[in-house]
Amino acid sequence: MSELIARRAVSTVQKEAKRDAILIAARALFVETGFGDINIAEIARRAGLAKGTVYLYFKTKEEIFLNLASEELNDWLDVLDNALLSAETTRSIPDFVGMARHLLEERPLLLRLMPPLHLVFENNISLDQALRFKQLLARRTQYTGGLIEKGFDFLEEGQGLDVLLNMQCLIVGFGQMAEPSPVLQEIMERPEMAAFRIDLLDKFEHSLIVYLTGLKTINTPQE
Amino acid sequence: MSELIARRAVSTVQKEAKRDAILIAARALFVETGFGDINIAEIARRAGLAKGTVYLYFKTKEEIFLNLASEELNDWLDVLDNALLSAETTRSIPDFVGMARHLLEERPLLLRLMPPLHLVFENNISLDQALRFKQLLARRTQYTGGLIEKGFDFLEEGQGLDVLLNMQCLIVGFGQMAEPSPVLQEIMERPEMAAFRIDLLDKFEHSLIVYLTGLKTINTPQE
Amino acid sequence: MSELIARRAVSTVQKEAKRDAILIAARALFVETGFGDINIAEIARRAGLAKGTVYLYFKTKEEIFLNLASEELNDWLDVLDNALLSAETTRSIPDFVGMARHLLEERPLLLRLMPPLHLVFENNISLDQALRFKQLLARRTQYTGGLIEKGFDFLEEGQGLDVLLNMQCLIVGFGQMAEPSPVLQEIMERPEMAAFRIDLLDKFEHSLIVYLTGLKTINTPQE
Amino acid sequence: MSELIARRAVSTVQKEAKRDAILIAARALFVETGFGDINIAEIARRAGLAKGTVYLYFKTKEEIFLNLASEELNDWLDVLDNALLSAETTRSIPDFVGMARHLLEERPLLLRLMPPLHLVFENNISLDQALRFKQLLARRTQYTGGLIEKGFDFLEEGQGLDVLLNMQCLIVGFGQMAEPSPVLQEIMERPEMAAFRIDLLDKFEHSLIVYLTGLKTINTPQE
DNA sequence: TATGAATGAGAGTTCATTCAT
DNA sequence: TATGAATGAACTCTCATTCAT
Repeated sequence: MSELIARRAVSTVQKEAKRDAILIAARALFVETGFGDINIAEIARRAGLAKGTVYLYFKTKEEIFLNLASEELNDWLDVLDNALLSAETTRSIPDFVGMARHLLEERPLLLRLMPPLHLVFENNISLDQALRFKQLLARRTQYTGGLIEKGFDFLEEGQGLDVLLNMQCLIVGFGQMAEPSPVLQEIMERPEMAAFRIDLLDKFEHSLIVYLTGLKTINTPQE
Repeated sequence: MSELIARRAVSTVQKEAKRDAILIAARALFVETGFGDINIAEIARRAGLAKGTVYLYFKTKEEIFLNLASEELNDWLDVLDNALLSAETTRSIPDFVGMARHLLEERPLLLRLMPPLHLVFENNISLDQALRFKQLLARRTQYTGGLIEKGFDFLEEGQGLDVLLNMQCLIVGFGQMAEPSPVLQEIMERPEMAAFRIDLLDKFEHSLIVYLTGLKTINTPQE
Repeated sequence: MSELIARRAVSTVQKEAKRDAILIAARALFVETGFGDINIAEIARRAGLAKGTVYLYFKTKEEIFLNLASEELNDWLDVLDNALLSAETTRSIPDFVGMARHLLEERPLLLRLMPPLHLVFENNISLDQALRFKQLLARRTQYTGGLIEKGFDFLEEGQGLDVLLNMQCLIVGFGQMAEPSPVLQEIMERPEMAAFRIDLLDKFEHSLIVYLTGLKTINTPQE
Repeated sequence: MSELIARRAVSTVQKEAKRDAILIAARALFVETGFGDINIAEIARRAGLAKGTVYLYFKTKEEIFLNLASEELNDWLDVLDNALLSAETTRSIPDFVGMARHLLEERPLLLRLMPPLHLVFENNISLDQALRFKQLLARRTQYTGGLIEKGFDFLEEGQGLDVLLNMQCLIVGFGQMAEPSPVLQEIMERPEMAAFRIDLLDKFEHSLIVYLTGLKTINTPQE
């Protein structure tokens, strides 16, 4: 009989199951609180494993969240690629941005995992994991950047990638401002802070439209 | 005449001097390593003080670095304001961006303190400190945003602030990508990663030009 | 114009006033909480003095409370002496014990200061203070013991002092059991603990009667 | 055969052994110095463990010593119970007191642990530990009190427990007077202090005899 | 593989006491 | 004398990580 999670993961399938259980537990905890408030013991408990077992699958706490972020990023790039591929003709800027916004809107976890990605998760990980993550991401980013480039006739060589990196920058940069720490939360409620209360998706949408419009203007020769 | 740091800081001036001594020690350590590798005991040793003394001036490690970042930010806004005020006429986009780039170029510490500012330093600080920091920053940002707005005739109401926030977003977002962790450093040296080696200032300059150009295009009615 | 407490205590009178202010502050705080929860800064604040000033009058925190206990003890011995002296004839055991109980009942602070006296306050004090305290107490105890001895015709040489020491033992021993720590307080409320809820004064009264009766029995020859 | 303490205490037995190792270390240190001079780091070092490991077994320093005192108390009550049970007939007061004295004489540590028990050890412990300790002690005290009651025909209902509590009071009360702090030690050597040099066991024995004699007298109706 | 006991570093904190002013 | 800044030694507590079993 197949059981949900085997006590000893002999086969690759069983190993994957445990690995997933850890990621699922970490994800659930991250949704509830944040990286800093999560400890490995809790992840292990949630995953139905011992603390030490977690370390058989992930070398550090950061690696767990790097993988989580990686999953989310890949998933996002998947749907982004599909959307870009399915569009037969050249897109309009608002269409593209609206689509990108929509895909992010559906992935609140990605939005929360991106800001700490470089600053926190990419510290304290093994070379192995770092390499795997970075190379995969590089390949995908390059590919998706290419698709974006094809989607807009005003984009020049390499600018598709620029656009994608800019999108990441917006998510990371405005994401941090949009999610204040507990102490700041109440400060941000004050009326004088109204102008600094940032809605990440609005900012993302607006800034991306402006950025793409700027690129179009610069690249389009005026006679 | 300035005097050496008093053994006992009795006057307000002397207390400020001691406070500064702590910040200077923290700054020096931050230049050498990074936030994560620094502990309060080490800062105290550097500043020639006991750990408990540091605690009289700052409640947490984060508060120290928040104040450091605040100093750098204020200093940057100072020179930015001056530059904006001294320009008699409307600026060109490249002039403004070049100036902004130059002012950042002179402040490498600011560039390293900005990315962790919201994510790290703003956690674990007292409400008091958070309030002081945020309110000052809000006021200054609003003011500087106003100056930017006046500098460009194509900017509409409130867009000066948008520009400034966008600048911050670029510093934070690209700053994180530009400064890889030790493990990633060698990975980023590989040839296949060339496209992802980010020079913060180049990115900042280019993106800001594009963004401002976009704003100008959008705001300028075509007859 | 005479002021309440002079800023600089030049005369002996002024010094005494400051000393008293410290003791009064310590007493008030002790009534509210307990030795462990009191810190010198708080005593100083209450007394309207700086922390360092407190140390001009008392070498350690324990010395303050030793003096407080000493005051209370001396006061108690004063009234005890008076009561013993005013009784013209030999007392009955219940009369004496009732009187002693009554005098304690009026001095709740003494009852709370006695248990920690030897264990806590007599540590960490200067030889000077220790000597002064012990010698005074020895003299007084010897004297009061003598008065007790005269009050009961069945007491033999030296047994008046024994009785007095026994009274102290009862206050200290049962006093500790009668005043449980915060954690224990709720435990002691449980029904199964009823037999162990100690009323110090009842215990004192009963045990002292039994003890004196025992002495009388032993000392009285049966023909 | 008994085995050495395991590097890793996996079984319950091994855990008990490690727990004991900590208590043994604490006991040794207590014999050498006193509660105040002992810190958890030192106990850990003595037990050959890391500080954190001690923390796995005991939450606070007070808990360690509460358990030490509990062990000693239980051990004493064990032998007391046995002695009371083995006596076929009603005891004489001097026999009982002599026996009790003897059992205390063999337990110098108990005599030193009792005075700070309520005042010091019962602070800063978890509710859990407090409950366990108090309930066990209550049960045992009630039981031993009952045995004492049966041992003397003159004791009335509930007075066995009174006797036992009185014994504890004597140990605590005179114990504190018998063990002066270092500063007081030399003071107590002075000739004028001779009358106040207390030998705990002598005091215990004498007072207990007097107390029991008193109870007997009071309870025995004179025709 | 899996476990969870053990580690150990360090953060935060408190506070009695000292001492420069 | 009076002040309160500075000290520095603890202590509690947490937790990622290691490693014996």
